[in-house]
Formats: sequence, structure tokens, C-alpha cells
Amino acid sequence: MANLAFSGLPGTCDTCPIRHSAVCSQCDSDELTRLEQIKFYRTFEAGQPIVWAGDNMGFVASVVTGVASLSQTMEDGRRQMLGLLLPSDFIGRPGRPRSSFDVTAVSEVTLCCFRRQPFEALIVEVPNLASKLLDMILDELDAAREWLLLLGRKTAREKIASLLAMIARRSVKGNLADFAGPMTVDLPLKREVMADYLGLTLETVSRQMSALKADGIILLEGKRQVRVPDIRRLIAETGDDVDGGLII
Amino acid sequence: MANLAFSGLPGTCDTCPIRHSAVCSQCDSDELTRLEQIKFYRTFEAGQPIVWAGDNMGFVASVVTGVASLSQTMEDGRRQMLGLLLPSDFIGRPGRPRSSFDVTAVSEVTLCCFRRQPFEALIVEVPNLASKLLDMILDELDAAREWLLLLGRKTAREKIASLLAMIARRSVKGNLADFAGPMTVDLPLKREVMADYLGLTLETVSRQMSALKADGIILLEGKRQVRVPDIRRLIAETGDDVDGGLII
DNA sequence: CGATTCCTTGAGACAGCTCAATTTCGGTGG
DNA sequence: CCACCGAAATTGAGCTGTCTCAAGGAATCG
Repeated sequence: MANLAFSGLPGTCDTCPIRHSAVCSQCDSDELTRLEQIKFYRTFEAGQPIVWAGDNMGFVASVVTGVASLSQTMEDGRRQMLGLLLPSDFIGRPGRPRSSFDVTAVSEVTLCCFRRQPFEALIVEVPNLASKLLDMILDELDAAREWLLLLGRKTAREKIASLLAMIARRSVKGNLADFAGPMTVDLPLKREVMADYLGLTLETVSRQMSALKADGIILLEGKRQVRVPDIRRLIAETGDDVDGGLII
Repeated sequence: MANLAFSGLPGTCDTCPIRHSAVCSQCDSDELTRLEQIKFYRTFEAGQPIVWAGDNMGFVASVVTGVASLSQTMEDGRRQMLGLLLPSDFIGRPGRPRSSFDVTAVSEVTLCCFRRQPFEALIVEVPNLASKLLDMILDELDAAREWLLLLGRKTAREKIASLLAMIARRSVKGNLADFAGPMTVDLPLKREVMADYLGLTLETVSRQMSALKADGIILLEGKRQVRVPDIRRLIAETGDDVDGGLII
């Protein structure tokens, strides 16, 4: 269940869970005030579309709580997720009124929305906003490129391990290497969504999850809770250099 | 063979072939003068590395002539290209001194290099530079995401058709739909590089090229010259919606 | 406790990979 | 101009990882 204060009701920046990581994180209180004048909260239920590809977007937004996906679908129904949007991630792009891709709520999602045109005007005036946004876009570009390697060259087993490692990495603050002991990762995706993300079928995802379990790399506690006894063993299965896996 | 004036010898912006599409395209002559103070040309032979992943980059650059690749390699040698760098494409990122990926010359390449630190200072002062750069980065992000769909969900035949269509699109100015008649596409890549880009083996690339030829979609004139009798038939093989394929 | 949704597992099919020749092409020197 | 060479590309044959199709099991919720 989402944070009550942010379930569609007006929240405030003071208590905002993404205050220090979202697009507004470098803004001072004066700049926040200007942002508040053009902002509103919105909540979407799991499965609901947030934006369709080609839509004219009236707003840009930060994910406050929940998980959304960015995806593209071919005419015959083949679907590829392009990114996972977790709390503090940004939706929309300056200077691009129409979305190129579909955005969908994976779980219940609360967004902190800004009206698009005044937001774009603010970008020009507020360097703290522009520079953070550029930085976030560069991070997205790096993430997309990491994923190209995963989709193009990794085996199904490596793909699953990489996804679990990525979610583990995002779920802890700081260096993943510090978590040498057992840790539990909350898996906010069902098998079908994992498959769409990894370029696999849901059956292959299920089989490889079972295989990792059989090999003692992970333990399943229910379907959406994954216990990782030794994160290093999981990372060893990703196919990445150990360094690349632990840094960032 | 590369443009003589740009084969490592000092060229000028007046005669520069990418004057109107590179990162500097929105700059006025005054701003160009400031750029010229921090710029130098450099040429790399086919196959030479330009930057290694992890390197500290002393410069950022625009590709003037030739083709370079951005790629990532796994410990066991599996390689994935992340992008093709054609004339006017930009190498390096503001605020990121170290490259995340390898950059390699595919053919002979001439770069227009800018010393990194003064260039980053200029970005802050020259909005024409910053806004063009942001726009180019957003284009790169879109391109990377298109490629995610290709790598994750397309068949080998669709991948080949998509690559040929993409190169055709970049080789003409304006809308690809206007070129209803036959056209010849110069393929600057050997099969192995195509394979690295498409997440295939070179044998599969070769087989699918032969299959497209057998089906009359393309004709091979030598190894690096592809004649396309009807670009629409090629686009129909990409798996994309016709609209998505023709617009942009 | 039935219904629904999600997940797992099995068996067979097939696209793309691997390994191994063979052919074509572009260049180079006689 | 031709013969030759090496790099690049093609083609073949068999293999394998992932997909497809299908059945059954577990969790959740009225």
C-alpha cells in the first residue's frame, strides 16, 4: 500500500519520500515554492496506463511511490520494456511534448506531476533543475546501454541474475558490496513483466528462477520476495565483471 | 577515403561538412570562434581504439567523417555495440570525465575534438551549445530505446532489415518516404560489426542478407553496397509500424 | 470453497549458434 | 592485364537454448 499522504491527496515537499533524489533535489526552498505552484499529485492503479505512445502529454512527473514501466509494443503484440520507473524517476522530456513510448503503472503508483509548459519555462530559469535533469537523463542513457548488452548478449540465466542484482542495488542506499550478509529483495514485478523486461518468455523466467533456487543462489519466500544468501554469488551469475557489478 | 581537408589537417568551420548538424550547429560565428580556440582535429585508422571504457577523457568530439562504434565487451569476449557514431554524432558527456564504454574507429575517422574542461565551461556560458547537446542526448536515448526493442524482440530477419532501413534513413536528408524509387545504401560495416550491433553471429547476418536478396528485397552490389529497389518493402520487413518507420 | 490469477513444469519444435569448409572479392605485384 | 593472395563473406550440417503449447499447482479473495 502506498504512503497515505501521497495517495492522490496533496502532499508536501517536507515529507516527500523522494525529496532528496528526484528532479527537484537540488532546488532551494524558493525554487520549490515555484514548483509547487504548478504541481499536483495523481495516483494510478496497478495495470493502468499513464501515457500512451504518441500522446500529447500535459504534464511531466516524478514517481513518488510504486513502480511504473516504460515500454514499446509491436503490432503483433510483442512487447519490450525499456525501463523500470521507480520512486524518484522522472517521466517526460523537455522539448518533447509527445511521448515516444507507453508508460504503465506496474503497482499502484503515485506521481508528483508538473504542468508541462510552465515546467519547461522553469527549466530555463532554474539551473538547479536543468542540471539535475540532464544528469538524470545521462543516467537513463547509461542504463539503457547496459540493457542493450543484456538483451543482445546475455543468457537467460544471466539476464535473471542481472535483474535481481539491479533491483537489489536500487533497493539499498550505498554500495552493494557492503551487504555481504544475507539480504531480502522485494520483487515488485510478476513473471510476465520480468519477461518483457528481459526479452524472454514468462516460462523461461520461471524456469531460470527455479534453477537459481535449485543452485542455492536465491531462495523464494512467497513469489515476490527473494532472499539472497550471498549477493556476491548472485553477481557472479550476471556475467558482468565483478567490479562493474559492485561499483555504482 | 575521408575528406582531405579533414584528414588530421586543420580544417575550418566554413568548409566543415557537419557545420549544420553537429553540436555547434546552433552557434553563431562569435561562439564558433570561442570553440575554435579549444579545438583540434584528429584522425584514427579503421580498427583503432579511440577511447577505452574507464579511460579518463581529455576531450569530447564530433565525428566529422567516417564511422565509429560505441561498444561494451564481456570478460569472455561477447561484444555488443551500443551505437553507431556517424558524422555529426558527439562523443563524450558533460560532467562525466570517464567513458563508460569503448569507442572504436570502424572506418577511417576524423574527429573535431574539444578540450574537455574548457568545453564544459563553455556549455554553461553558451545556451546554444547546451540546448543542442541536450537535444542530441535525448535523440541518443530514443535511439537506444528503439534498439532495446530490436534486441529483445525482433527476429534476425527483422533486425537486418531494421539496420539497413536505419542506415538508409540517416543517409538521406529529409523523409525516407519520399524515396519511393530505387536507392543505393552504402554499408560502412562488415558482417562481424553488423552482428555485434544486432546481437547476432556473423553467420546469421550473412544468411539473412542472402535471404533478403533471394526475396528481392535487396540486391548486393559488391559486399558493401546494397541496392534497395523499393524502400517500402524493406521497411515492411522491419516489423515496425509503417508510420513509425517512415516518419522521423 | 469455488474462482481467478499467477506460477511452475513438461515435451516437443525451431531459430539461431557453433564448427567447418568453400567461395568471392578487392587489392597487389609481376 | 592477369594471376595470386589474404581478408571477408557465404554456405552447410548438426546442436542447443529458448520458445510454444499444454497441463497442473499454489496463492489470494470473494
